[in-house]
Amino acid sequence: MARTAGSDGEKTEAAIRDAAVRLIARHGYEAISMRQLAAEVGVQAAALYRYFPTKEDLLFALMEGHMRALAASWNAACPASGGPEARLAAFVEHHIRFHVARRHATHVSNMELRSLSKPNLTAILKLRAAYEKELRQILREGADSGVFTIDDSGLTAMAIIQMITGVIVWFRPDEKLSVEDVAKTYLAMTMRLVGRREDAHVPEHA
Amino acid sequence: MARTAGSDGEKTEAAIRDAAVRLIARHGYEAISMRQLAAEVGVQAAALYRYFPTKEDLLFALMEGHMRALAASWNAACPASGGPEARLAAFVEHHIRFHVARRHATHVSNMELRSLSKPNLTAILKLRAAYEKELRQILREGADSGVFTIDDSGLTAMAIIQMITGVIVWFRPDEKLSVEDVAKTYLAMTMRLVGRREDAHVPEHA
DNA sequence: GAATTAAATGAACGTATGTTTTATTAATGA
DNA sequence: TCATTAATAAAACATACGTTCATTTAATTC
Repeated sequence: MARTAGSDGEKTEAAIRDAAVRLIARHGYEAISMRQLAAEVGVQAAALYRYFPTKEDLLFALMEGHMRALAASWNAACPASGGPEARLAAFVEHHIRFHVARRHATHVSNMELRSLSKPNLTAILKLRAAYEKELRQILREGADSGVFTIDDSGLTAMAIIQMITGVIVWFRPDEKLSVEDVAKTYLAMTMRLVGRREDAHVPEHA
Repeated sequence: MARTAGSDGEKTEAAIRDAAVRLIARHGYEAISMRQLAAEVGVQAAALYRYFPTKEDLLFALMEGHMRALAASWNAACPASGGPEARLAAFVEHHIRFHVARRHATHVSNMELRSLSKPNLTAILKLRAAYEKELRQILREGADSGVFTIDDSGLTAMAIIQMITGVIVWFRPDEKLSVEDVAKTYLAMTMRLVGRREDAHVPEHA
């Protein structure tokens, strides 16, 4: 046998990406084989190499796609106007919604960094740093205008990101607890964490 | 060749555990081979099987050791007297100090759970759950006595643990920032996060 | 100093891995 | 209808894997 009836390159590539994200999230990148992945897609292992030159290129493609989608999604959701408080709220809610909806891809992007070659790793870390910078700037603006009380904006940004990303470790949406519920609670915790003062509309210093 | 001069079972086992934690933390459990590990220890692969029946048994031994050490250490550090605020402070500071000091073992215990068989996984999760329960109880007591303002103690416990464990991802002690500095800052954030009120010495309800 | 036990070696086993090559079939456009 | 190209299968390659086995040497005991 060779080419199968109804086969389509675009669909096959999408199916490979889908299956890869699912399998890698569950078993880990090193633990899965190209044959396993191919079987999940319903194809022979050799067929994968028409779409991704190597196993690592596949992993990198998944991570890069995830990070770019995150940046684009936040770019679309980020409020054009509004103070640091509104922007922080938007950031937290968007982050949780986005990552809960894509927890498999998030797991892959967070846990499999060590399987990347140095140039690929650098590229992903650059995308990640750009995203984290968004939060850091929001925090700094809030601290400067006196709305937030923050010791160190870099350290606080890391703490918040760890906290809100951690949602995907334990949370599964059901009838009792929706993503919105969780996002609301985490937003409240975040606001307390940054010492938000509702009455501070005027900068205190300079 | 066979038994080497000066060889000692206890020392070899300790060396295996050490090297395994380091290698697995860096490259991942699935990524390292028994031959690689043996080479790091300075021994042949077959020698490892005198101490651990299988590769997975080795992983499990590392994780179990780490979790038991954590429980024992917290047990020793936990203040016998004092209110929820003092206990929460002790928990956060101990947690950060312990995990920063053992970040390799922590990485292994947090990232390689999926490589455990179901019974082994269950055992580790049980140990982990017991530890997390400690924090949950502190939070509940604080909420009941009105010292803390908390929506959901379970959810808040997860958020705090994710946040304070996340320290090991970015933090490396140096002259500019010590573990004590970081622990202090994270404690302040935690206290704000749980809405600690310094003036609440009397329960508000009941 | 002989017997025993503990610690490690070196070779081998069967299997699985990522990847390449070659051949074959389905869809596409003239 | 017929060439062309896209998509896949099938088999093979070299290597690496976890693990076992028989053996050998060092330390310990009597």
